[in-house]
Amino acid sequence: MYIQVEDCKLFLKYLAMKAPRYKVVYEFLKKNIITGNYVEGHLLPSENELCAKFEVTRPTVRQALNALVQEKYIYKHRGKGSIVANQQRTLGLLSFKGFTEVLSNSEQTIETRILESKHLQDWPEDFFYPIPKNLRNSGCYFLKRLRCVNQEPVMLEYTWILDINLDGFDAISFENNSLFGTLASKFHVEVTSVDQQIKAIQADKQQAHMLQMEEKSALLHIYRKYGTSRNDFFLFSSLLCNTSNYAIGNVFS
Amino acid sequence: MYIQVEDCKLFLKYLAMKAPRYKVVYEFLKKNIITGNYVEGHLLPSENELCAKFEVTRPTVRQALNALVQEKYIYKHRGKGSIVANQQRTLGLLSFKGFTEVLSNSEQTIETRILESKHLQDWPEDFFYPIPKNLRNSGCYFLKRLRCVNQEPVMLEYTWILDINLDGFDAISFENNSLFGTLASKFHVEVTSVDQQIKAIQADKQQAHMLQMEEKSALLHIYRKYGTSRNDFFLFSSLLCNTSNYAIGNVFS
DNA sequence: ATAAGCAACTTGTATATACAAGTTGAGGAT
DNA sequence: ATCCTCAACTTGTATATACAAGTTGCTTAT
Repeated sequence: MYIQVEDCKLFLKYLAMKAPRYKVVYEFLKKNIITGNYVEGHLLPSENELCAKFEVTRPTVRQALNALVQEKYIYKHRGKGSIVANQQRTLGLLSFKGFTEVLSNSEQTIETRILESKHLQDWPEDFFYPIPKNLRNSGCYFLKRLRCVNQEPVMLEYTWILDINLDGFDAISFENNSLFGTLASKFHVEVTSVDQQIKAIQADKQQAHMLQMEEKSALLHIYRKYGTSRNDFFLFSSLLCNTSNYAIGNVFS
Repeated sequence: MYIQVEDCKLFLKYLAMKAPRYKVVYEFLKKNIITGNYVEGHLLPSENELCAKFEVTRPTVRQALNALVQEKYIYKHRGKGSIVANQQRTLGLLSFKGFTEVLSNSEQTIETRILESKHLQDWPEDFFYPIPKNLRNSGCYFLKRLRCVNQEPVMLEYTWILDINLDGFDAISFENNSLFGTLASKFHVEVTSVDQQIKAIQADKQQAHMLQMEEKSALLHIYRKYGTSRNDFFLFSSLLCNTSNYAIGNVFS
């Protein structure tokens, strides 16, 4: 029932980066859950064992574990320990992580097709989120992608990125990289929040064609405003999901 | 910008109940956010101020604040403070709270119509969530409700409650009370988690009729398993939402 | 008038210690 | 063989202290 801790390479990697210690522990544990080293339903090492292993105090370990609890990787049981939760086999898009990051953890074959490369344009007239006048003048970058799981188109994604003249932003294409990941690594901008609304709509002719379903089929429409670590920088997205074979789901506790 | 702390009655109430101190702080702050004493977009008292006010240490205050952050009542900004988040004008059902509790905070007129009163039955054969054999024999209570906002039917809700012979459970009707609230107050059972999946489906004849929409219109179908403070007690629900006028939404950060 | 520096404040991270409540398994009694 | 007790373990709650990083407003220099 007790699983041996393996592979400290990630541990050392993050130490070198001077990450907060609780994040080192968190990433290590998360990685081992995702790779299957920690088996669903089984106990993680106890808090005290992790303290000894990572040479940190218990509140630090607890902060790491609480982050895993929040993301539903584990649940805790007083007196027993921390147990690896069952992993969901869904797109899990109710969290604010971008599509690439969520699915990079899954065993499914994913593909992103760029339907319209990032280009500068005006804000749409009837935009789903009110754009203040002062931001409207800046224009926005627009990006249109089709997301496929196991060669099946499951999501049409429209993305609007406020244009705030980030150095070098014009030259980034996002063809091979995650939008959120690129913002973080190249521009040091983290996506920190999402405000989202969900509706069920009927697929119009174009949407049905792109998602290979019948016209007027039911689509999940998720529209989002992402906040970032910069107060002057927002992104918006409109996601149209074919949920015939892939539900959208998560766990709250 | 700085809001005065008011009304310590709730504070004293929970102290009398010997609740964990962080929960006292949490409930106090939450209540004041919900009632509007702490205004959206404005700062809460700082952590140190709250420490002085409640005579607790900072980690205790932080635990309360972190719970509020998790539930999106506030967000935190290093150097600035804790800010009351914008409250959503939607059904907000992506959290695990029951319908009654969510909407009790809103200005809209809500109504629940009981379509089928709670009654004991067998588990459905094709249930959306696998019911283990040993639980199957217990049977379940079934409840069917129609939720209306401003007289408009917006949600069909089917609820299945595992029958574990809770004393007095038979006699409870839920006609005028929240299911979750009743479980908490009468049976000391808290709903602690939800595992949910969302799809878009086409309304069949019955669903369309109940929700006053055209057959084959797009419906949001949310199906959930609720975990509770008792390891042997679960509830399930299937929600069919007409999102024409009321989106489902929330904020993550 | 504007910019820079800095003190006082804010939240974020971390160590250290202590006690409470729940779990588990071993040992002893029946 | 079964049941009870209890020690050793688990996580939950809390205090106390310290330093780091970001924010804000005031003061001083240009």
